[in-house]
Amino acid sequence: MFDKGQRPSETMAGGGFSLPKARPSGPPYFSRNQVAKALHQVAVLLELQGANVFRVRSYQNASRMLGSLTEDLGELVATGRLLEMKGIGKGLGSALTQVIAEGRWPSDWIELHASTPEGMIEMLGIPGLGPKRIKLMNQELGVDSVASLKEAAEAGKIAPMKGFGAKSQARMLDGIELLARFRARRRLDVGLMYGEAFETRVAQIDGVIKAQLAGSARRRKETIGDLDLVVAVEHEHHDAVATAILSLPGIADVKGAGDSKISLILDTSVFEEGFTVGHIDPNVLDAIGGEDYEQLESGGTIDAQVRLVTPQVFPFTLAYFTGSKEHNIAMRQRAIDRGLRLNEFGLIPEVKAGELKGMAAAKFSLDAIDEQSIYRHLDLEWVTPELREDTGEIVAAEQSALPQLIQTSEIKGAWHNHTTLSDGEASLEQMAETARKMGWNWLGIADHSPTLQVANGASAEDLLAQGETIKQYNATWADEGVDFRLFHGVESDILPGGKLDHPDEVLDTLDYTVASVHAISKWRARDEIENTEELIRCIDHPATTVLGHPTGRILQGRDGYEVDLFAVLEHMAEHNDEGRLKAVELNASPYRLDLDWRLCKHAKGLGVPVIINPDAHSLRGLADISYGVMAARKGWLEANDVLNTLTAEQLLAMI
DNA sequence: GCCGTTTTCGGCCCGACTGTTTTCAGTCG
Repeated sequence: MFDKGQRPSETMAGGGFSLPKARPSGPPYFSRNQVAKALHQVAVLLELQGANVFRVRSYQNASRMLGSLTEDLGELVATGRLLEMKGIGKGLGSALTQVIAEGRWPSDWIELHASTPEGMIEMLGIPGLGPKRIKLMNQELGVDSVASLKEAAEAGKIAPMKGFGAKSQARMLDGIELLARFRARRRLDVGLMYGEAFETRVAQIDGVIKAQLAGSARRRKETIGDLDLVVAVEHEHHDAVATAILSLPGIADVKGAGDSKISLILDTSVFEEGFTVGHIDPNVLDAIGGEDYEQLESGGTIDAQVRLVTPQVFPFTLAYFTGSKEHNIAMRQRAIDRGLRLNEFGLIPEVKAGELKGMAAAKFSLDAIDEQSIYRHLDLEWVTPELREDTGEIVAAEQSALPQLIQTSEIKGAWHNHTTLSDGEASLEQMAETARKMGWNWLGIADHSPTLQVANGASAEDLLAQGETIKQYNATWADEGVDFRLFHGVESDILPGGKLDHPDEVLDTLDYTVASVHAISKWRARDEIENTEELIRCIDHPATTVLGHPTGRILQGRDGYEVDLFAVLEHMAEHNDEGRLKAVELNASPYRLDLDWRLCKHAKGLGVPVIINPDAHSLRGLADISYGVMAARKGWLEANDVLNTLTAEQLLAMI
């Protein structure tokens, strides 16, 4: 359900577990990104040191708060407003002031980093293993990495330890295997495929009133730890339904089955129609394990928890197991403020519940026929699951100020797509036809530029010829009164100095240019400052219209390069203010989902338009737009914030 | 480490499951 073991590198751009160097330019000495990441790292390290859990939470809260902040850090410190913020007290206040205004990390943070082996952080990703036992094994056995844990477990050294046993030892080896294969998490597209297949099978069981996917899949997180399925069933059918679930196809193993919860491992036989991963862009495939990936995936598994509850309790259980943890904490606090107790069984007046716990107390619960009723009881509008991350949605729900999130049906087209001219599988004509069938009114073609030889980057001549073809189609459609047009662009590599990969006179013939980083290893070898400056130089190029997949991350594959996207977006905002269109891409490929949803809200706040692009390399790839819409919704984006909702005429007027 | 109209200490969201115990700690969600 919630998100355990997620390394900071998966949520933020940039690599290792270390404290970055201060910018030489003066305060603020670190970007918001860097400070938020450092706070998160300190929280993880404190956990491994066995620190008070509430102290750990303070750091985590501060990290999350700063990470979702839109104000300038330097100003926040200079005006003293940092110290007024909820969650920033004396300790963190002075530490952060020193960091931001003086460019010095607190010595205890440095010490924490120095004294904790990186392998111990990696070990947190092993399911069933937490900070306490990692610390203990480190002290008793000197285990300081996943590799040395594996060695110790295989040698049978874990089981004899106090509090451990043969089962723990075996589970650790299983966990290491899982971590090695999928870094213990699965991409959203894979998770949803499993989740929806399983949900369908469970819903068909006699006696099941309703079965609904909860957890991070329902919240549309970019990666999913495990699946949560909440099932409504009358009490008298409980046992029969539980038995029927356990005999469904697709269950590789049963990890546990209590009264209210069944823990399962699903494999690909849950899919009635079999399982394929479909087309994968070669450079993406390279990052996620190359040719072995498909085989790995077809032999893959995913953990699932099933909760069986009565229909009266169902909305509470659904809400509870949808999370996020942070959203639930805030909701519970809100309940407490109203003399209520909120849990997975109900919303219970404290005076009636008294000493009673769990289901015994739940019989006094306020009624809720659905999630909407629960939120209403707490004087809130219903919050759509994507927004439940405690990044301001509760305040917005209280003030009836929740965004009208963009929907897939509002999408009229997308700009970044490939054809056989570079490394696409489909022709221009096929792509256009499929886009029309999807109900789109326009489609942009942006094939690769010459420098990207592995993607068969097209020469200037070929690109210009493609432009002529596109003009002819547009003229024909206009004559025939067809409400569809093609836009002609290019996906240009960003070359050293922020230069683009075609001469200006070629770029001038195009409707737009998507500028993207592809020489990823070079960019990852540089630091945040250099990369940020390079991107800003590229954005200043008059031809650059869209910044493509801004961090270059491949989910479950590789981290992006380090970059201060806040600064980049702020720079883009200045251009837009002066009437030059500079849009940021939300790459909709489920392997990327880059721009990260956490930054969408920031782009929106700055007035930088977002364009959701499937980066389609095949006809099927166009459908990836739906994952982009999920991420956009998670990032608070409305139709107005996204270029895809414009008509072709409106878009033409902007470029 | 944060917070406060029960305030400067003693709380901090809370229940279930697992594996290890013989009353509970760790982990998860």
